[in-house]
Amino acid sequence: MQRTLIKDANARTEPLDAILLQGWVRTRRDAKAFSFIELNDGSTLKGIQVVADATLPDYAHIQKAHTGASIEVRGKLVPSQGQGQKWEVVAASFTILGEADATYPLQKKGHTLEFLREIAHLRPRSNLFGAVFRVRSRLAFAVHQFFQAKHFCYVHTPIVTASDAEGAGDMFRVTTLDVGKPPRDEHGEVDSTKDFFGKKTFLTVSGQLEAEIFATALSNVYTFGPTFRAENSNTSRHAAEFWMIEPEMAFCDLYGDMELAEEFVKYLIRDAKEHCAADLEFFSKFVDKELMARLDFVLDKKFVRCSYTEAVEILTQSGKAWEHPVAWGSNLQAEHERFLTEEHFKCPVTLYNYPRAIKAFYMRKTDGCAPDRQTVAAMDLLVPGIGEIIGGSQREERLTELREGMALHHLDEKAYWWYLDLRRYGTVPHAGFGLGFERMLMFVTGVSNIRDVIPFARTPGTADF
RNA sequence: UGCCCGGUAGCUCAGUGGCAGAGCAGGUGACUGUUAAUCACUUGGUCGCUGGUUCGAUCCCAGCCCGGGCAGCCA
Repeated sequence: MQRTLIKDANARTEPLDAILLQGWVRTRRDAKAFSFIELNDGSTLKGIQVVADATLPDYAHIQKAHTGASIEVRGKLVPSQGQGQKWEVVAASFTILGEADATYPLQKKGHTLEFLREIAHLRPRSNLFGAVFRVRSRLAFAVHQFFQAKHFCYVHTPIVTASDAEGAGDMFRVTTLDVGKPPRDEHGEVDSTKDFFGKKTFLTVSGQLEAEIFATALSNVYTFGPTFRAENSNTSRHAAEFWMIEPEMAFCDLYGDMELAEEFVKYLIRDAKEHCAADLEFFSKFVDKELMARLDFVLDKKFVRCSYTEAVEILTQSGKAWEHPVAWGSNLQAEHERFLTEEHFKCPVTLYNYPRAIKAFYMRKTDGCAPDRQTVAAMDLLVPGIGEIIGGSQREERLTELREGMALHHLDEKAYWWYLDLRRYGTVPHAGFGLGFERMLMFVTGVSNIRDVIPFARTPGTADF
């Protein structure tokens, strides 16, 4: 007999004389003459109730069907006599496939997220993490749907890279050299020409520069893959390994970039609401009561666009006592961004045109900006509660200005010869952004720690499982 | 990396300078339909580690380890 997923069993409109279910016991409630078993197979949040009568041949074994055990049940799907569920399964036979004794750490009681993090091999069996990872899977699919429908080409950019100054942060070194006894050159320095790739290599911090190569050939492209930052960040919004989505569009300026970013965020929220309704309901009940209101709010509102210079004026005139001073030319701090999105505009905000000196070398110098207030076509999309969820820019497509930017950031042109070639041969205006997939998940689920929306979190000092 | 908070039973937590506590989980029994079932009884401890103060430290002090929050870096 073919197995029925509990998701499908729950959704039936007609009873079934014969059904086979397989899953894990969430809880068992015994009475004198029968037991109730709540069975879950991860296909959906809500489990199914199995009724096991004491007259079953193996009924004595049911005492071993503790929380966590894997079992197989054959029986009938019938309307439930009890409250709280439409269907239940009256068992004709059951088999315990794998027992779980009293040491099984997950209880039917609530656990703290901190405890569950320590048992990352078992936490997907909890309601919360089952829901989180179903939403994660759905949204990953939605990312592809969004771009494929727009005829963007999916590009697999390399994980191992030799450019050591992409400018997005500290990098993890990749080497096969014996770190205890590395080969050394005549100056006593580690000789990287003896390394696997014949040069220093690292894990990627961004696929953007390679995505630009493909955008200047296939027009509209996107990447979606793991990204690594070796920063010693200990916050609820940072991980050393995370997934990022980076679209890159040829013949596109900053405004087209902001347009796409805003549409993309709304699309993902709408998709989760449509396809993960039960899981989102769970989050809004147990994780964040304001969740639904906030998601609807973002869907309904048109995102505010505000230039960096305007933002500085708003912050200066707010009369607030800032912990970090506000001054044109310095970075906006978390408290400033929070004020703008949560208090001043009360709305998602796209900030754009940042001072050139505090942004990356590849961002396009704004036409006609004052010499003492040079800006670049950068943008950050801020949402209430999380802060920055997207960072992007129009890229500098003019060779002279790009070289100027590299000089400003003290970069060696030789290392970027191919990047400069893109400006030498058929250059076009182009733009793109990066969306932190986990940050998007945090926003959609209301889960407030990035470690809880990624299956196995890598953070400073932690790389278990 | 800096500042702040925490570490007591499998889990969530209370507590005290003088024999270590509760709820849940586990075990035993009861219960004719439960929904984190209920009721009774019950097993269970390196009080994070090391050192110091003290007649005596889980408690006070120092260092270390681990976890969390906030900030910076960013997505």
